[in-house]
This record gives sequence, C-alpha cells and structure tokens, in this order.
Amino acid sequence: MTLLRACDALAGAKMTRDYSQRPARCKLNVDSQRASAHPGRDSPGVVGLQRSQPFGQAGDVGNYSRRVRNRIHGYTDPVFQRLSASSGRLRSMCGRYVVRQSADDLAEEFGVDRVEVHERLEPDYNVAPTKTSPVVLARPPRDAKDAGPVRQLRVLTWGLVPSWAKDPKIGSRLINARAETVHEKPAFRRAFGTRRLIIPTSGFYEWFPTQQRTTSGKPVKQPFYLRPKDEGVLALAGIYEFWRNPDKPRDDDDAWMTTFTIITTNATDDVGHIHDRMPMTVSRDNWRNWLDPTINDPDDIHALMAPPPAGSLDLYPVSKAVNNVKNNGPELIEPLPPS
DNA sequence: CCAGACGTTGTT
DNA sequence: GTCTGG
DNA sequence: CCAGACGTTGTT
DNA sequence: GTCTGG
Repeated sequence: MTLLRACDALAGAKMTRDYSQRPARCKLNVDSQRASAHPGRDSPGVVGLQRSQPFGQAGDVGNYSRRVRNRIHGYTDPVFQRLSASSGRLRSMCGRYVVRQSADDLAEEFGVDRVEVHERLEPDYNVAPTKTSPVVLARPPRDAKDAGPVRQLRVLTWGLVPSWAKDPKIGSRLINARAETVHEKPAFRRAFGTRRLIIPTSGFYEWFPTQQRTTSGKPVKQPFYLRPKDEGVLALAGIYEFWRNPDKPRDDDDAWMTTFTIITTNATDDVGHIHDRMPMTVSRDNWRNWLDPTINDPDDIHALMAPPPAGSLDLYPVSKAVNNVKNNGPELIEPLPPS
C-alpha cells in the first residue's frame, strides 16, 4: 500500500488519484534506505510514482508515492518511517504534542535541581497551544536571585507573549519561532539570548492533507503521530518570556505570566532537497549549554540545536479524535488500524 | 518625528 | 473568511 | 495544530 | 521594548 493510497483510504476519498501513472518529467530513485526525486531524468527501479502535475523545480517533491518495502504498523510503505523528512506533503511544524512522563520522571531524566511543580502532572496526550506543559529551564531561584542558574522543572503556557504585549492573546499565534530568524525577530530575540528552555515530549502530531476535499474545498487532513524510535524523550528547543499582567496587583500570584514557544527549522535530510518544517531538538550533550543563560552569542546558540536525526523517528496515522483538544488519553497515539 | 508592528504555516 | 480558545 | 464562534452602528 | 515605514 502506498502512502498516498493509504492516506486517501483513511480519509475515505471518493476521487481517486492515478497511483500508477508516472509523470513525464520526474524520476524517483529508490534504494534500500533512501529515496530521492529529481526533475527531468529517467530512473530504473521506479514504482508507483505519481504526480498530478509536472515537477516545477528540484526540491519540489510534492505528490508521489513509493514502492512497498517495509511493514510499519500494518502499513507497508517505507515512507511511513520517514514521512516527516521525505514527503513534501507533510508540513512538519509543531502544533500539538504528547507528554507521558510524570514530574518525577522528567526531574530524573533532565537532572533538575528544583521541581517547581505544585500540581500533579498527569500524562497529556493532547498538549495544544495555550495549554500549560512542563518545561526544563535554568535560572537563579526566585528566593536567591544572586545565585547561579539552577535547573528547574516548571509548568508554563504554550504560546509566547512578548513582554511588551498589551494583550496576552497574541500568544496563541506565537506558538512557533523559526530558527532562521529567531535571533532577530523583536518578539523573540531577547528570549533567544537569555531565556532558552527544553520542552520534554514523548512525540508530536502532524496533519497530512489528503486528496479528499471537504464541502468547502479544503483537504481532509489525516493526523499522524511522530515519536523517537527508541521511545525515549524528545527534547524540543524553545524559548520563554515573562509578561506582566497590568490588571493584576503586584502581589497577585497571577501578576506574571510565563510563556514559551517551540523553535522550528527546515528538516535537513538525506532524501533530497526537501523543505519540510520540523521542531528543533536539543541532544543530551547540549542540554547544559542550551539552558545556560550566560551563553548569548546567536551563532553559539544556534550550534546547540538540531532537527531530529534522520531516521530517528517513527510515525504512523492515528485517530482523528486528536483533532479535538477535549479528547485526551493513550488511545490518541494508538496506530490507526490499516484499512 | 510618530504610528504601528512585532508570527507561523498553510495553499495551488 | 477570520479570529479566538484550547 | 483544530474546533467553534463570529455583532455593531446606524437608523431607508 | 525596538524596529520599520511614512
């Protein structure tokens, strides 16, 4: 079953694509571990390549499907293993994710010195913008501001509210920051210099636009779950900011709001000139420096984050139940049964 | 000088 | 269509 | 990211 | 707060 056929089937598409027709101006190389697409040349070993219109330029690897090869959660297309890095049709960013670990798990995993979490952390299978979520950051403790940075686990709100914002609802639009520009954007640059954090996740969701259209003509989207193959923690790169609520008195517990955003990047990959967005991650070796607020040089900081290594993620389609933020539970990351 | 923005992804 | 809320 | 709401002044 | 556009 090819990726496109699988997704269209999942979406219940009535209009079928031509899954076998090969466009005149494409080639698709397939070997055991990688595939690439290029305009204008023939290629042996091409199976099941399709596209609704000719390729425009190198790197435009839009609508194609691949040969059956592996067996992943009942699906037999290798693209399912690497879709995030190999298909132009899955636009990876980060708009929903999963945290299964307890506060104790996270404290242990990240070696935090202070657990500034005052409620019980339940596993969250549907973390959405504007919701709170645990993060790891390093700064002087509130009660000893002259001391050195201390690594802490805190619960912050997703969606960065710049310090100068008049209205905090701007945060619901600032859920991602582009790595390419985060050091210069007025809304992000200050935080990038001195307020970086790690968002611990178990994995994240992406929505794949299928061939089927809604009555208003928009593509029906199939959610996928992406997670590390080793099922370990996925440490996303983020920044945070403080915002003073002018309507609250100084001594009010809610006088300050602390929010964060997730940094995204082009996924570099070994598959071709692909330009998907993905969340940035921080490898374990770089956790300390990433969190260190005394490292301020943008080039130095950029060197500390990277996309998930090629081939390190597993991905598979899941129920559309995840669409609604009211739904939550382990069933959201159950692989959707093959149709 | 003041006014107004300050962000991302998606889409054919 | 566009914005807000989760 | 998706789901769900979306509204005011004028007064033909 | 800080930058851009007028």
